[in-house]
Amino acid sequence: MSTDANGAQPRRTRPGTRERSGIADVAALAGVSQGTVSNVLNHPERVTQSTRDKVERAIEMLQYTPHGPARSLAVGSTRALGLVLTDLGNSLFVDIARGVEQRAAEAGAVVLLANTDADLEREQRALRMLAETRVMGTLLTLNDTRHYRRVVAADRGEAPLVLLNYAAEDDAHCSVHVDNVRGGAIAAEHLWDIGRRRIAVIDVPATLQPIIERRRGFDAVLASHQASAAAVHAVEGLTRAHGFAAGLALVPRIEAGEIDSVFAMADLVAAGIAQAVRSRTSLRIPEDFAIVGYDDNQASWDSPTPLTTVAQPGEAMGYAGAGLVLDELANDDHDHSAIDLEPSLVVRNSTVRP
Amino acid sequence: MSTDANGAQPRRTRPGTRERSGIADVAALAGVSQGTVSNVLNHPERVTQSTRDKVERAIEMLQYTPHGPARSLAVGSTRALGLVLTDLGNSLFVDIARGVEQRAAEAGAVVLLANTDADLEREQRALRMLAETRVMGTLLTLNDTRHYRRVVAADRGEAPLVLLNYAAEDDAHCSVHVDNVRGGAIAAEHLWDIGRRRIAVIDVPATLQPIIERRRGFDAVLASHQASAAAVHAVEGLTRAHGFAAGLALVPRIEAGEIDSVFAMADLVAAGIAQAVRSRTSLRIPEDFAIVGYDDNQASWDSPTPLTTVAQPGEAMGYAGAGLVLDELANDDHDHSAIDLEPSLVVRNSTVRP
DNA sequence: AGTGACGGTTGAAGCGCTTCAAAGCAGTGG
DNA sequence: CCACTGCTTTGAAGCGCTTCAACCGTCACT
Repeated sequence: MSTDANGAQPRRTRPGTRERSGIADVAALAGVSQGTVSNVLNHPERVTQSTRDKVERAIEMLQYTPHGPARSLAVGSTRALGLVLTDLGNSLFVDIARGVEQRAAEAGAVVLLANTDADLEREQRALRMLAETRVMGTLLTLNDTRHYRRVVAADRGEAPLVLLNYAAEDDAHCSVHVDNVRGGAIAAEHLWDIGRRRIAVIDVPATLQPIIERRRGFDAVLASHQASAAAVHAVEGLTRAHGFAAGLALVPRIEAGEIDSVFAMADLVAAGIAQAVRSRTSLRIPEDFAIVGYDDNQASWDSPTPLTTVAQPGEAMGYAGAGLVLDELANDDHDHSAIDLEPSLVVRNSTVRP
Repeated sequence: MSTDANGAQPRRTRPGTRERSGIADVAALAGVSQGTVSNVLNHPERVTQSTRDKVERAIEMLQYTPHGPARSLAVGSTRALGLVLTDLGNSLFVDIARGVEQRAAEAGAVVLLANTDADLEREQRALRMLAETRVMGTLLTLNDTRHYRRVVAADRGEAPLVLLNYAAEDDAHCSVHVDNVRGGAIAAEHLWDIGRRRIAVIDVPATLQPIIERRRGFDAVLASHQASAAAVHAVEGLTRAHGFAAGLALVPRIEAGEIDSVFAMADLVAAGIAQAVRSRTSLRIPEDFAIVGYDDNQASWDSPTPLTTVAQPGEAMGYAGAGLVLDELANDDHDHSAIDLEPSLVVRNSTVRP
């Protein structure tokens, strides 16, 4: 392999070729012991100013960069938080990542990120990888109750694990989640407030906790008005295609005047519905048919009619979650808590009075 | 705080309290030496099937999880790639992250992510952190030539560093970047093709490499038609607010018929301009005034008029970049290369024939 | 001058793993 | 029956750092 016949100027050594200097080199150059160098790095207050100066000068000269893994080995822990995300393509999770990253940075920790695309196997792989890395704690976004069971069952409790976007079903873990019941209620209230009375709702696999909760809040509000969903359409998943199919199914009922609006449970689905309605009918959105989505993600915008939607405070969720991990680490008397954040309505152009 | 008065069942041990089993425990239980356990983990082909079975059973029983940092120490390297991103809020960088993550996963590596919000100090801090972690290589997104100088000067070449979204100015590093000259040209061609002849362009700080290039491509196309920008408006930054101000400044010239379109250099700026025009005039977008953005990010959609924009293949960029790092690591005769990706035009509703 | 007390510094013992020379152990051919 | 060969397996030496008991000077006090 080695064809690069070490010519005149070896401008760039292969990794590892150039000897990096270690703490021993620094100690030698500064004329102190290894332990002292370690102290100026980790417990500067234990060291005299003059010694510290000497050592710092040596570090500077040698361009010494501490060896993280060795440090972790010696100390027995890392300064890293694990973050397992369901879908980096969904802006909610990006917001969460920002929040986690920020809180971690404040605590001098780094974030190890893994993306799973909602695949259980990838979730498990990511979790195993994080366990091997010996992260100080892990944040996991979840929405499927089946995944929850598996993942939580596999957790050996060796490091804090906090659930994001999911309300823990027992008190074995901390969790931060957005009040989906409230979110569903907000959507229903909005539709009701603008005078919609024949509201359809999209129903989805019963294993997605957030969806179940949204439905509950939605139904409750309608019930409080002595009403109920004018139609319930089930879909198999939450993609735009599923939404499009649902839209197609809804069209006849819209034309028949049976429904005048829909709560789509997710922006992608909402966008799909809008697309179907627009392409197959001459109905106007929002005048003839109002649509409310959920998540406030890109799909809310990428549409001829920007969607009214329920936004979730993703960044706050991530920030709070990371805080929970740190608290669990710092406090022996930590109690697992479930933080509940409030969703909010974002009114755009897909809803209006009939 | 401590209300959970350590009752009957201590359901959950503090991290570190429960003794994790190490490779020695596994060896003991399986009745082999430590070295053998290590071999079944890292070089299974060196071990007899029967021994392997024994060891695997022991691992299973003990729930043994290898200690990553110790492994890294012993081996002298990690299985992690560093990724330093300019702005997680910009979907381009999220796409990049997805690409990097995917390529890393294929190579069995993990990604260490840091977000800098274009802050030089945070960039440097992130890079130092990654160096300490001894990542196998680093991917860095960059757009400011000043940052480039600093960062590249500080690189000691101990691990591969590849630049993303930036064309390296010498051959000391690999880089992957999208052809911004072409992108600028695409935008200009589109406007010209739909019959716009009085095209304004937004100019920005001369330190942002991509912008400089876009401008060059844009100007070249106009020049090929014996034309040039009908107006050049300079802004200090690429935010929506800057765009709004620019829009305000442009309004009189639009009304005077001096310009009929603008190439905004960035979606946020484009959205700001659109907002200004819409709120201060009765001009119609796109009929009276056409706008082309750049990046195809969220701002392209979050607007009453979805923006026509130039999209960059972020995911491909990340994927290719990670591949470059891995290649540099694997091949002794690696030559630094600069990969050039093609941008593409996404026509939405902000451009139309006059 | 002698005695403590005390902050600063040292030196060596690990942290949990990989590696590699050496040893063990069949199986072969002479 | 012995010398060899080719696999497996062993055991111990690190990897670079932190920690901590022991040690060393100083200084304040008696």
